[in-house]
Amino acid sequence: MIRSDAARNRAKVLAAAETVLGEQGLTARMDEIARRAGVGVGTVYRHFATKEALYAAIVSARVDLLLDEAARLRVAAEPQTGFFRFFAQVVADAARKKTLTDALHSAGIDVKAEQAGQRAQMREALADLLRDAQRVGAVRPDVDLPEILALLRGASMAAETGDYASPVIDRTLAVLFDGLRPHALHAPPPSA
Amino acid sequence: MIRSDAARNRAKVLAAAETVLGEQGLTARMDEIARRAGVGVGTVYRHFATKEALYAAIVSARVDLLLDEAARLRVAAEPQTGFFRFFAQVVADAARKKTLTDALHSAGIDVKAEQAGQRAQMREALADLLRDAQRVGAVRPDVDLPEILALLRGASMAAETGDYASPVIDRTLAVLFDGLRPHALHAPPPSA
Amino acid sequence: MIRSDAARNRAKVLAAAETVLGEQGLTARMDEIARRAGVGVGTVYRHFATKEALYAAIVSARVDLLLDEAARLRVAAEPQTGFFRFFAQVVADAARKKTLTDALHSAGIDVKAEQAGQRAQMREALADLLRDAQRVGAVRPDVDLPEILALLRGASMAAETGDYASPVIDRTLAVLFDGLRPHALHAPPPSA
Amino acid sequence: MIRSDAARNRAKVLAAAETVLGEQGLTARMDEIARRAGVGVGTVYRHFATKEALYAAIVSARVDLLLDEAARLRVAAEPQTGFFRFFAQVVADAARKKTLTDALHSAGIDVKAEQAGQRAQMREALADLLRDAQRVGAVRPDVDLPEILALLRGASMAAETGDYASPVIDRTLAVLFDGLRPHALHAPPPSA
DNA sequence: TATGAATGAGTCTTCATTCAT
DNA sequence: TATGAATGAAGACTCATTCAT
Repeated sequence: MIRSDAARNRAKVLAAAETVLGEQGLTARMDEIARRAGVGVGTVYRHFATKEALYAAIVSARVDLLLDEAARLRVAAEPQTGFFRFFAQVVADAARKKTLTDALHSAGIDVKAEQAGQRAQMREALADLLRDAQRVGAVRPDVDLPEILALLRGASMAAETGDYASPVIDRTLAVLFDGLRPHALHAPPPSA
Repeated sequence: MIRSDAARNRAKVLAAAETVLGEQGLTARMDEIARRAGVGVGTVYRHFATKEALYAAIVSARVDLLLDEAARLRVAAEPQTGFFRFFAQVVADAARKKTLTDALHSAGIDVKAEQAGQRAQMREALADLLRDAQRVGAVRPDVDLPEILALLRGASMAAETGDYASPVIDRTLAVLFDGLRPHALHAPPPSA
Repeated sequence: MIRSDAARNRAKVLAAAETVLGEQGLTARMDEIARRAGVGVGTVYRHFATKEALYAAIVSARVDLLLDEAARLRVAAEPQTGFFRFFAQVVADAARKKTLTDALHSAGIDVKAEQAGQRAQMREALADLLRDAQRVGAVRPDVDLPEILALLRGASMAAETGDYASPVIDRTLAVLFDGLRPHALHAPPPSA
Repeated sequence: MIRSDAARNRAKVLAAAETVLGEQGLTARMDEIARRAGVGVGTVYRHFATKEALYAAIVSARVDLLLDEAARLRVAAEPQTGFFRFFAQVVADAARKKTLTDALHSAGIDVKAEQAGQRAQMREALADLLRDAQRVGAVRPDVDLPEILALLRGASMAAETGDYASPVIDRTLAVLFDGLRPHALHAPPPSA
């Protein structure tokens, strides 16, 4: 077996792991992942030194995809919509993949160097899209990155762990986005 | 400490479990919980037949507290504020206790009868507060319970698993609440 | 509570233990025995220092009863029938009580002093009955105590652990007893 | 020792378990069995999912051997002796292996499908040998399978749990066999 | 390089026994 | 003296990881 076979195996394992983790959560066994990938456990370990590394790789791959998407949107989309489309994208991805992004965190798995880098990149990408949107008045000027991150994490986690129908997610995001838009009167409701 | 202190022991175990689970997540060991409670493992098992049952009891107790709070607010608070105050309360509780409410779900722990009942009660309490708030125009009329639940879950999970400073949580909720309030310029404006 | 109450409790525990052991075997729990006796575990331990001691007491009581019966038969019954009636009695008792006499042995429970004494008494009683029967020609003269003990143990254990209908036990004993009776031709069967 | 030696490991475990169970009874620990087999506990569990399954496998293997022997005797031995030789064989095996056949039963371990099948085969094999022996007049015609089974079980259990010298077992079986042979003076003589 | 059998530390859970009330 | 809550050692079983083939 030559290099390309090895790469193919790596991909199979990654895909199987993503599926199995989505189904069974963090407790999924390495044997099961190997079985689904159609390889032996040994092969899983050849590509990912530990279970934790396998998880990290999955998350990392996903984040890379999202970062690409963010870069693409910044160029291709209007500043008014880029931010919102990216936000929705992340949530949709969470709902689809159910990769337990934060379960990793809650399970006490340490964020390693690479992840820290990605985390920073993600913040930056989001900050860029947010700044663009605020510049053109699509997002109220008084919100800052921390709130955005909290909202994005919350929405993603809910989508990931819940079992919401697509329209519910849409309506939920609609509310969220409305909260982010600028309008005349905030704190005190109209008729109060 | 015997006989009449059995109840005290149960409480000690419950408290220790809440703490330990908050710190170490679902993987916390029963021995550790026992040690922190200052009792033997056997005592933990005398009160909670199973690790799962212990988790369930923690969640159950917390939900009961929240349900009480909901009932109290419905009577004591203005319809304009009751809903929002309850929402904030739940999130604050999640941030403080970190009891992994949803981690239970993601770990595949089945929701038992009692929990199903509580779940229904929680929906009802929230529906009541929401209806009150919508009646007096404090919440836009076009949002429904499913979205509310999704937003509440998302916000709670973020607060639970994240490490946000109090002001960040406040600002995040402010955005969320703004999204829930009625104002002139919503996606499809009323008169359009 | 005065002495007689204590005695009553001891009897209740003994009876309950006999029942529970018959139903659940050696693995029966002390709590269950206490529950059936209508007392607390502590009371069981007041009368029997260990689980083993409780077992020993049950066996001991039974053996005492059998020894009484042996003595009675030696006086009241004909020498021809005394031995056989006693043998049948022991087996019937085993079938009825299912007290796991030998399971104790197989579980590695040591035979203590008292038991050793009873064992000796049982051997002696059986030897007496056997001698009487052999003297009057009811039992073939070439069998000795060891074989008798082996046969008795085997028959008792089968009765104890099996689920034989009464007629099966009768027919089984009939065969056994025929083997013990003297007749003209032994080893080589008639038509051989 | 891998891959092709997996079968060898299974055999080692089986052998060790037979020994250890013979020595320590049902309470023997899985760790001890593993240690004696020279493998890790995990290996024991790889081959036998459960302690119970391990017991079942031991018993099953032994019964298979006995069934082979029964088949062999039916062909190779005279009808007069086949039945008796098989009976003696079973008892000797019990005395040698001390595998606690019936202790399993008394421990409340359920007889599974496979075992039920073997049980039926054993009955059949015994019935065949008995019928042969009765046809040629080597066994009295008025005994039936249930009695035979009870006698065989009793003798095996006594041999298994007791500590009888070989001559005692021989003399015990001699008595038993005499009881099974036809002779003039049985309880109700034919012509009475 | 791939395989999967082997390993054994780690964990939940049970239950005989103790002891404060 | 009776009670039953508390104890914690013991044991069955799991599963991430290793390594001989």
